[in-house]
Amino acid sequence: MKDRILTTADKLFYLQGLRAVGVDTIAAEIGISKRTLYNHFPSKDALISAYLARRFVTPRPSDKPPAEQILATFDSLERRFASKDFRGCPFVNAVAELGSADRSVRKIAIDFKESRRLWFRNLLVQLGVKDAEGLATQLALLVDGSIAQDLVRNDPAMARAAKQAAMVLLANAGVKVG
Amino acid sequence: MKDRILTTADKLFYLQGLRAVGVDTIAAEIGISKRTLYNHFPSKDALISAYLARRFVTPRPSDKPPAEQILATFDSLERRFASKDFRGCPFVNAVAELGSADRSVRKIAIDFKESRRLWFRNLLVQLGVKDAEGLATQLALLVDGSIAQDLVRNDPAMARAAKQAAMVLLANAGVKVG
DNA sequence: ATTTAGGTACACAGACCTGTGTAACTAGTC
DNA sequence: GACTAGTTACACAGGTCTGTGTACCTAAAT
Repeated sequence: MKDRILTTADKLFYLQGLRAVGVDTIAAEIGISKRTLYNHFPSKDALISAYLARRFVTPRPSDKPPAEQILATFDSLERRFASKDFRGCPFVNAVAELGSADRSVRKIAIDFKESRRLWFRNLLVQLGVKDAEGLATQLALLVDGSIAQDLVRNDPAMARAAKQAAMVLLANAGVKVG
Repeated sequence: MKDRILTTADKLFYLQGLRAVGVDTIAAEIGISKRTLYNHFPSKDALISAYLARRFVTPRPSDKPPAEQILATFDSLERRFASKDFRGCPFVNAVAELGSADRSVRKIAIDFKESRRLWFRNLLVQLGVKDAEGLATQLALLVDGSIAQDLVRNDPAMARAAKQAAMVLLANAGVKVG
C-alpha cells in the first residue's frame, strides 16, 4: 500500500508539481480514502520527502570503460528527454518550488547532486585525470544544464550538445574518447 | 503604482515562488488594498506574466572583445550567485512550478533562453567560430547548469567551474582566450 | 468465533486562495 | 464648488487545501 501511494504520488508530484497536487488527488487516483493515506504518511511534507528519497537512485556499477560510462550518461539523458513524461530534475524542481526554507528538501537535493558529481569523479580518477574534482563538477554542470534547457525547450538535442561539450572537456584532460 | 506593484511582486514571486505568494501578501507588502492591485492587473496570471516579461532583459551591447564578453558572463553570474537573494532562473523556476500546461509562461521562457543563445552565437560568429550554433548551445548549457547547481548548492564556485569549461570549449574552437 | 489490523465513507474544522461588490474617501482639475 | 479618477476598507462568494474525528466494515489470524 505504502508503495502504491508513493508510486502515484511520484507520478503526480513529478508531472504537475508539489503544490499543484493535493493529497485528495493522490488518494482519488489510487482509489483509496484520504484517511488511509494519512495512516501511512503523517503529513504531506513527509510524503514529499519520501517521494524525493525514492527518486534518489545511484547508477549501478558497471565494468564498461569509464570514459564510455561517462558518455553513456548523456545518451541516457537524451532518451529520457525524448519521453513526454520528462519534466526536469525532481530535486531542482522541488527546491525551485519550495524555496530554500525547506531544509530537508534542500538537503536531499544537495546530497543527490553531490553523489552524481562523485560518481563522475571516481570514473575520472580511474582514467588518471589530473583535476578529477574540477572536471567532475564541469560534467555535472553539463548534465544539469541540459536538463534545465530541455525542461523549457523540450528538445532532446540538448543532451547531444552536452555530450559534445563533455567530449571536448574529456579530450582536453587527456582522455581518449571514441 | 503599476511599477510599485511589479517591483514588489518580483521580489516575492522570485524569492518565495509563484504559488507560495498570494495577491493579498503582495498588496499588504506595498500597503495598498487588494482592490487597487486588481484595478491594475486583471488576474494573478496577468501579474505573473508581467513579472516574467519584466525579467526578460537583454545584455546591453558592448564594444569589448567578444571573447571577453562571453567570459564576463560567467563572472557576472558568480557575483549574482554570491548574493543571498539569488534563487535560480525565474523562467526555469516558473516552468518547473507551473508545468508546461501554462502556454504563455513556457513561451516567454523559451524566448528568453533562445535570446541568450543567440547573443552567444552572434559573438561567436564575430570570432569566426565555425560551429557557432553548436558552441552557443553548449555555452548556454553551462550557464543554466551553473544556475541550477547554485540554486541547490548555493555555491558561487559553480560559476567559476562553468567559466573554466567555457574557456576550454572556446580554445578548442580556435578562440584565443586570455 | 473472536480478536485485531487495516481500510472506508464521510463530515468537518480551520486556513488560505482568487476575485468581486460596494460605499466612502481624497486629490487634483475644470 | 462640482466633477472625476484613483484609492481604501471591508465584507463576501466560492473554491481549494491539509489534517482530524468517528463509526463502520472486511479479512486474516488465532
